[in-house]
Amino acid sequence: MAEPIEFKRVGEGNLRAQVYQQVRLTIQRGELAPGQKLVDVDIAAQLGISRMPVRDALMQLVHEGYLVGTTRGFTLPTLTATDVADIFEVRRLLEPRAAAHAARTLDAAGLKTLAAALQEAEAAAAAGDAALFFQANSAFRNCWLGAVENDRLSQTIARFADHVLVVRLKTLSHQPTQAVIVAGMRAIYEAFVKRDAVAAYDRMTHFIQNAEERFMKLSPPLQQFNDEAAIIPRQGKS
Amino acid sequence: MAEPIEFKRVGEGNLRAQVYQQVRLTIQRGELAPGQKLVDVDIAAQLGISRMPVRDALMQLVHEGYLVGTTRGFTLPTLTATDVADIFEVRRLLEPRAAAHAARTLDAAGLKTLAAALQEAEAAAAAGDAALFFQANSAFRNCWLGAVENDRLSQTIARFADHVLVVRLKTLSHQPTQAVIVAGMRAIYEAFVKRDAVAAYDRMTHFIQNAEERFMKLSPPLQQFNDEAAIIPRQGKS
DNA sequence: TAAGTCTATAATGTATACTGTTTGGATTCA
DNA sequence: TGAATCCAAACAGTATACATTATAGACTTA
Repeated sequence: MAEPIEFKRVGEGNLRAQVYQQVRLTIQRGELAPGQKLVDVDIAAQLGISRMPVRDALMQLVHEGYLVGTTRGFTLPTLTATDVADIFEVRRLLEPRAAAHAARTLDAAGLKTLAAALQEAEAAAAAGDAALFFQANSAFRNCWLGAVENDRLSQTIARFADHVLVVRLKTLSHQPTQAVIVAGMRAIYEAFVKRDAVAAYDRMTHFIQNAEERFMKLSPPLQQFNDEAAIIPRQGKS
Repeated sequence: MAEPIEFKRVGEGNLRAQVYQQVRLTIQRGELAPGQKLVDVDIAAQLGISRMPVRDALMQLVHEGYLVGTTRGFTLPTLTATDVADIFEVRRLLEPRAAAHAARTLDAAGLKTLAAALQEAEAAAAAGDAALFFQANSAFRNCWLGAVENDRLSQTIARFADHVLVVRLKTLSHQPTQAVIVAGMRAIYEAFVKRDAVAAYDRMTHFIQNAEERFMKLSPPLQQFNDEAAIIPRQGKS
């Protein structure tokens, strides 16, 4: 439970935005241990700035569901099986439609990026490199989401996908699951290439269902989590 | 452009939460003029507290899309026709499903509240009282949304519904539109009473489509808005 | 030895002060 | 009289200091 995490400043925007970006990337990359505490004053000291911008950034992440604020530091939320099911339900409703949009709007450059991400995912699955697989997966999703012209739709999806991603770190390390996911990605990619919105919709539906089933099948380890770190989240229903 | 808005403290939680609630309610009730500036130090002075909790609350509202932060105070966002279309698309995807959930989970007390809100809406429509109609409309939605057990789903819906509500203030004052909306509410209510999830799904789909069509039909006034107050929103894509 | 209480500490919540930037108005010059 | 530049005020961003609260650990008592 030491603090191996190193934050560094990225020169863009005001301090709050910089810290926000850094911490969010850290979370998305799965570099945060489940029980790890994020304390504003510590991060501030590390970055050589004051508490306030850090605090603002952390609170923004709380509002967006990436963190929970306890009275004793900010930590990753501990999602219950119900939480994950809820998130998957929303994703089931939104992502197929978004994929259909992307099938129409993706350009050649986007398809190329997707192909690269897909290859990377396949290579990672073959090599058993969970971290790389994880990263390729995110890159793939971010790419097609970027082509969706309805920003509110794509941002909502990105947020919820990120939330489960934190918990799915373990699931995504599972070799058979990786194979299923890669197959799903390829199917979706091919629908994109053909600019077939209907196929994209259907395959994305399938993909999400598969992902959820796979997750639920491997869920018992999740329960341990909840027992071991039963933090009462303070985030108001806001 | 005077400041007729009076904020008062509500005794619950920390200061930030109190301010947040107050300001959000003010927005939801449509008590905020489109060009109105919300300045943290002013509100703080009015409440007899310091800037920081107010600032936190306002920034949270910015993150949630209720406000935009300019370099010169916080104001209501000016939604374009595209923005509204985007929001309606997300609502079309989410609300029917949520209504189906509510049809199963609404209890007697909830149905009673819905009936009251419906009656109020009908009375307001008959009397031509736009403010009351507005309020009854919100009460109706908040009630059935409260019965949805998937909190992320219901909160996402509430947020997006609130966003368009700000712009729809004018639309909702339109008598024929009020009649259409009341009819839709009654149809949905009856599906709830019968605990018919399928009917609730279908009627909600219809309801949203109607609302969107009505809005778009009366949209020209919206364009004026954009011309007159073309504030470049500073909110990062966060 | 175990349980309960109390205290010390760590971390958030709040307040105030200062800085930097932007905008709007006023003044001056052409 | 109009346009351009400069100055002042307003407001967000940041920093630092103080208050509050909850938890963990220790100590006391049964």
